[in-house]
Amino acid sequence: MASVKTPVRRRAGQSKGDQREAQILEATRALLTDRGVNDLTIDDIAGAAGISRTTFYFYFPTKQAVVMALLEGLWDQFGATYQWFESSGPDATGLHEHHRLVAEVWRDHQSILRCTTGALDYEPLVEWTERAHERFVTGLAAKIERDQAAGAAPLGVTPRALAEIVSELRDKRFPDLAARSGKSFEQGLEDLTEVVLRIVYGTVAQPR
Amino acid sequence: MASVKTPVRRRAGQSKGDQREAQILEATRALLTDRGVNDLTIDDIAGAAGISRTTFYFYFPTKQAVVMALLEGLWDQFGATYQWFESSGPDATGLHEHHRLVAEVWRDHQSILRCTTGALDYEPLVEWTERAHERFVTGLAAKIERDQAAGAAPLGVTPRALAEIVSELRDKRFPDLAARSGKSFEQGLEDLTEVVLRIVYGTVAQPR
DNA sequence: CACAGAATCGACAGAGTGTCGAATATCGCC
DNA sequence: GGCGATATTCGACACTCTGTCGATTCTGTG
Repeated sequence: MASVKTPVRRRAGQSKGDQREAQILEATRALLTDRGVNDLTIDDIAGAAGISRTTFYFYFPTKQAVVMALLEGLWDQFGATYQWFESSGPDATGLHEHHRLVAEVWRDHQSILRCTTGALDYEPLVEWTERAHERFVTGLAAKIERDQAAGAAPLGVTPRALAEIVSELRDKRFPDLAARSGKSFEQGLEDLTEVVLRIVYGTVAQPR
Repeated sequence: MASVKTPVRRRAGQSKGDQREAQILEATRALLTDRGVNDLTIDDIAGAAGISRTTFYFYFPTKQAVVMALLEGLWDQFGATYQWFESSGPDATGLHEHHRLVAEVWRDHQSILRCTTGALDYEPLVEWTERAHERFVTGLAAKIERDQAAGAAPLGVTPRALAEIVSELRDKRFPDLAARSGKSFEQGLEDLTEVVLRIVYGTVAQPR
C-alpha cells in the first residue's frame, strides 16, 4: 500500500499489482543500501524487482516516489519516540532513551533516510522532511515553553528558536550516529544528550 | 586561474583562455543565484559564457569542477574569521563577531556554498567540505582543550566531540541565517552565539 | 465465455553528458 | 611577415536515462 499516487485503482484483495508494488519497494530498499538514490537508475530497480522498466512506471511515477513511500512507513516510528515531550524539566534519562530510540530507527533505515538529505528537488520528499521537522520543533518548543514558565529552563532564547536549533543539530548528528556502533555509538548518544541539555537548560549534567 | 585540473598547459600572460575561464566562472556564479547546480545544464553555462558546450569541456571537466573553483576562492575568507580561536574563555563578544563574519560570507555567496550541501557525489566537492569541517573542528577543539584545562569550560564531553557538534550545528544554521535579513538575522546571530556558549561552557550568558 | 479493467512491455522521442577529430586562431621566433 | 607548434573552438557522434504511447496479454466476474 501507500504508493504516493496510485496510477490506477486496483481490485480488492492481494492483487498481483500489490505484490509488484511490494517487490519494487523491497528491491529499492535493498539497492539503496549500496548506492544513493542518485546513483540508482529506474532500470536497476525494475531489474531487481523482476519487471521491465516500463512496468515500473505503471506503479510509480519516479524513483523518488518509491523512496517517499518507503519514508512514509517510517513516520510513525519516529512519532512513537516523542513521548519524551510529555515530561517536565530536563529528564536526562528520558531524553537519553529518546535519543537511543531515534538513533536506532536511523540505524535500521539510514539508507532510506539519507535520501532526504541528498539534495532532492523532489517536492514530496522535501515536504516530508519539513513536516517531520515541524512536528519535532512544535513538540519540543511546547515542552521548553512549559519548562521556562516553570523556571526549570533559562530564558534568553525563545523556545521556538531553541527547538529549531536542536532539530537542526539532530539532522546532522543522527546520520552520523547511524554509522557508528558499539562504544562509539553509546558515547555519541551520551554526548548528544548532554549537549541538548546544555542548550535547553544551560546546565552541566556531569561535570566529571 | 585555479581550474581544478587544467586540461592543457597554456601560454603565459592573460591568454584568451584565461578570459574564457573567467567568463565561465562568472556565468556559473550568476546562473547559480537562480537555480541549484543540479538544475543547471552545461549548455546553460556555456551559453551564458558565450561559448559552445564542447568548448566548456576544454576548460572544465564537469559542472562541479566549476563550483569547486568558485569554492576554492572562498577558502581564505573563512580562514580569516578564525582568529576567535586565539582567545581564552567564552569571549562572547569575539564569538558573536566571528559569527557575524561567517554569516556574511554565507550571505554573499550562499548560492555557491549551498552546492556543498546539495548531495553532490562529486568527490572534490565532498573533500572541500570535509577539509573545511576539519579545519574548523581542529581549531575549536584546541581552544576548548585549553579552556577546559584552565577550568574555564566544564569537562564531561571531549573537546573534539563538542567541536564536531558545534560544527554540524553551524552547517545547518548558516545557510538558514544567510536567507534572513534585518532583525531576524541579528536575532539569529545572537541565538546562535548564546547556544554555542551554552554547548561549550554550559553557561547561560543572558538570563534575561 | 466474454469483456472490462489490470498489467506488461516494445518502440519512440527527448534531454544531457562526454569524446573525437578536424578546422581555425595565435604566439614565439627565425 | 611567414612558419611551425600550441591553444582554442566546435560539429558530429555515441551513450545513458528518462518518460510516454499504444498495442498486447492476463484475469476476475457476471
